[in-house]
Amino acid sequence: MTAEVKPAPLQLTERQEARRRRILHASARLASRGGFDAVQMREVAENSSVALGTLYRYFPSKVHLLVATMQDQLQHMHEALRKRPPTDQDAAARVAQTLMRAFRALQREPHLADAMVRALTFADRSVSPEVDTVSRLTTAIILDAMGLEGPPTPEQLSAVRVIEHTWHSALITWLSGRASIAQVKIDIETVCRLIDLTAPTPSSR
Amino acid sequence: MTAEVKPAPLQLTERQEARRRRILHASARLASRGGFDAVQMREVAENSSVALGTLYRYFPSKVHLLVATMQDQLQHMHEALRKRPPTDQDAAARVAQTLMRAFRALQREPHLADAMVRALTFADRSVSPEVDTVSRLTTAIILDAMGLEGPPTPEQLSAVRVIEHTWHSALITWLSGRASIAQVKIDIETVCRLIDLTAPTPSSR
DNA sequence: ACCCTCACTGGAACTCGTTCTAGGCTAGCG
DNA sequence: CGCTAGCCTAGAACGAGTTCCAGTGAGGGT
Repeated sequence: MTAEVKPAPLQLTERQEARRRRILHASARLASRGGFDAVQMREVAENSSVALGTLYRYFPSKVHLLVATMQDQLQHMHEALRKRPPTDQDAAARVAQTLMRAFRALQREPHLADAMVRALTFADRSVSPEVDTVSRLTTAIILDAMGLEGPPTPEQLSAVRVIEHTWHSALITWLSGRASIAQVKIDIETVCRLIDLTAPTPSSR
Repeated sequence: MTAEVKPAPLQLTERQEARRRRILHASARLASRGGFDAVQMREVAENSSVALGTLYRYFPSKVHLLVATMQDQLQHMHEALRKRPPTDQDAAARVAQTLMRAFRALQREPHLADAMVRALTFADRSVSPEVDTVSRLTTAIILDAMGLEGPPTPEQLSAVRVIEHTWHSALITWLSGRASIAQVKIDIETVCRLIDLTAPTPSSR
């Protein structure tokens, strides 16, 4: 009945690591073409030279696969952003700048963005751990941009969560054509004001 | 000509209106039981004594159906909220209070909430008009809670959008078990500070 | 060398959203 | 009345995600 799903080998062999990469690559490529719908499990399997069953051993569902794809992409983005950190004086401005930069990166592959974000918000409890990882990555990016010295206060963490919420949701409204880029920009800037509000760093502590 | 999709009869007969109600009712009932997955089109059709094809004539997809269900529920909630408007002195607090009240209402039927919200964020362009309606309803609720006198400024509208983003996204994280209610409350309260921040009201600042 | 385990393969099978078809019913109109 | 348009019904059919199964092969332990 309740099949005890293998907890996925913690240590992958080289061949397995290669398979995993091929799968993620195929997933991203298909997603770039036609978004969520274009990522068809059979096709991902074929394109990565892996049997369908194997694909499901690596990623137990399409949503898992796409969320993992997002993790992958976020890693890259995080590194790219690290290399050219925002320069603005103001923390809020730095965060807004960073997010808009990320936004423009996603704009270049709107279908891929669509697939990943849709998967992310469609994910149910069974994907929580993976979604959480994505969330932590996003948090890390924002905290980096804030460039604060000490550890963030609970207040700041809440502000960061709100910014993340806004970021995801704004992305969705843009992807589904219900908001313009200008509007997204304004909303991002609006929400980033919370940073100044929760951290007038210069004197306290 | 191009795709000849019936634009849905603008004026429904009484029997048709009754059918529509039955469908929405069945949809909500099934959703309350088991969330998104439990809303199966065949079953909705059976439970509302309507042929599958007819169901699809009324709601062209499962997502359309669930978004319409959400419209319906939001209407009710809006009315309920109107009857007992929040009392707090502070606009931000009133909005936070209202949203938490709505939140607790959704808590009572977490599966239903899950189904509706998942549908909402999963919706693609073809559902934009309906999603937009839901968005407008939510906006109306928030603006009501703000209780402002004149028309809202663009700044305020942006703040309201951000609050909506946060609301949806926080709801999702709670539904997928990645955030506690306490956390949602904090985040809602955090984002509501934007209201005071953008308000041209004759108070401080 | 031999065997055993276990991941991988190819493909069938099942579910559920969605579409399509053929026929029946109703309402309005001559 | 009888006719014509639509709307509705029952049910088959199709597509994509997911599961299952029998067989194969390669690495590790003996």
